[in-house]
Amino acid sequence: MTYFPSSLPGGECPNCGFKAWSRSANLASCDSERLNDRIDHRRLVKRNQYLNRAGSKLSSLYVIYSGFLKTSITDDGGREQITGFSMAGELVGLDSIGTGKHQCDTVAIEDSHLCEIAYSDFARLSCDIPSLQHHFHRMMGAEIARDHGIMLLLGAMRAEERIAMFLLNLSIRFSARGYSETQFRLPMARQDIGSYLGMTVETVSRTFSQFNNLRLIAINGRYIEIRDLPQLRQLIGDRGTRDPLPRRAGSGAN
Amino acid sequence: MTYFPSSLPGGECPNCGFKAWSRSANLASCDSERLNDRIDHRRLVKRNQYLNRAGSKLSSLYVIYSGFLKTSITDDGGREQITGFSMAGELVGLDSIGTGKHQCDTVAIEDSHLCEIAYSDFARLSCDIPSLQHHFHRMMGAEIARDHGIMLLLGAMRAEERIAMFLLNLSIRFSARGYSETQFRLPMARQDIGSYLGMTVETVSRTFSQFNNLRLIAINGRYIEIRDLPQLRQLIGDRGTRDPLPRRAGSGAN
DNA sequence: CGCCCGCTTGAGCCGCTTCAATGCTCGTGG
DNA sequence: CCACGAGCATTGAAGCGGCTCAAGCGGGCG
Repeated sequence: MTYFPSSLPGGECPNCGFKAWSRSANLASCDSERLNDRIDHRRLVKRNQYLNRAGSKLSSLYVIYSGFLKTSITDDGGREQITGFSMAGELVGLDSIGTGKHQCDTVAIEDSHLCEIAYSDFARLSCDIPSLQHHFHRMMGAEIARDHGIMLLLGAMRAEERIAMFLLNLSIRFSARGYSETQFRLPMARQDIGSYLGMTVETVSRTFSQFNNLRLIAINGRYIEIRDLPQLRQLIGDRGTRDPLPRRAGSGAN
Repeated sequence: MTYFPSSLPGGECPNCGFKAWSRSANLASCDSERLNDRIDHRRLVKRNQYLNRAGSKLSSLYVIYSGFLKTSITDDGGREQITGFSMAGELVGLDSIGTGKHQCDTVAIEDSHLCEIAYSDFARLSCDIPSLQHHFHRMMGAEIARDHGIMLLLGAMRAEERIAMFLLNLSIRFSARGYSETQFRLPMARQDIGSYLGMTVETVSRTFSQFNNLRLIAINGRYIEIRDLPQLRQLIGDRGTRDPLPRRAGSGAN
């Protein structure tokens, strides 16, 4: 598979994140230019570096040009829950719109290039440009819908189903970006996958091994090949064959 | 405790949901009037009646004037996850903004009065009235932040902590509406609580009983009194006393 | 009044966590 | 160039928390 270029050219990126993003918003070209003028195309975040910290003030929105980020919340007791992984083309920072303060930590899990726009500029523009505003609403709505899906996963699925969903979700997103839908690299640590899916590292690892033995996948460290996409899909919600009752809730010990 | 009036007066509600809602948006009174003109103040939904069905087209947004609703998603396999309970003053229908189609079923768990505004009207108005738009964004952002909190609950908390969070959350919301923060009625079935919190009815019931025996609460059917608010708060994230390690992930069997 | 449904409680089991040990990869320095 | 250590991943063994199955109870509604 191919990778994004590791560095950006001088003044402007050839395929700026916001540009691509605003293409899908169907902006008129003059509006697209106005948006483009306000964007800083060169923000670089290195691996393990924080983009946003929980509690800090919302200042900018970002579209990822290349790389991978994780977003997490931590409660008073120190428990961490990863709420999502973001990849190229995706918008980061929406959780802070409500309060004006970031609710989440956002950290790069690989060196990442971002396109940045000041939230104040964005808000002003979106007042002027209805289709931009509409697209923005779509993004917010999509985030809500996505979160609901994860709530279903966390509240009602067993370990194998969670892993299957996780892999299929990545497959779809890679595929949508022109990469292979069956072979890719998992950029995040097992620990992070576990936090995201509400299970321990060990269970993540064991489930991967199990899928590997069943020839559903071939996994080698962070490189993975999905060998039986249909079966993997069937595994979700296919609780009829192995278990006649719809499953609910948690899991084993805690 | 007091209850909302069970019927609405003729043409307009004295304390319309949207009116209260727009008050917190700091609208100019003329703008508030423009909003008010577009609102149907008389929508009634009876217990167990659907307000929205997953897959149906988004047509209106609602602010609850009185009553209680639940919102849930169901996957292909028939698994249901309740994603939230909504009470007076809260906005319903945000999950559909992204796609224009409802992702969730919304059902009244008691007879409820709603104030309705056509989404198209709302969208038009919010273009004209920046503070309305801003408030709308705040609501969307708040929903995202709320969902992240539930993801933390579902992904990283044990049964007792989930129940404690659930009760404290209700306590805060009732309190914010002028009701007692320690005595209230749970309008939803145990089953629904279980679905929302990612656990079975039995575990919900057992945890209530356990809290009851510990004198943390006094529970009788759907009537509950919180007898030790501070202790209940401590129970969350106070995993240091009884368990030296930060807990992660699922739970018992599945 | 009687039925149905929602809630509670008990007993046993299972899946996931916990604890522990080993292997692997990569970056660092001798 | 290789030795070494740190962090990540895998695997095994044992325990426990919440699920499953089952039975009993109470209250609301027809």
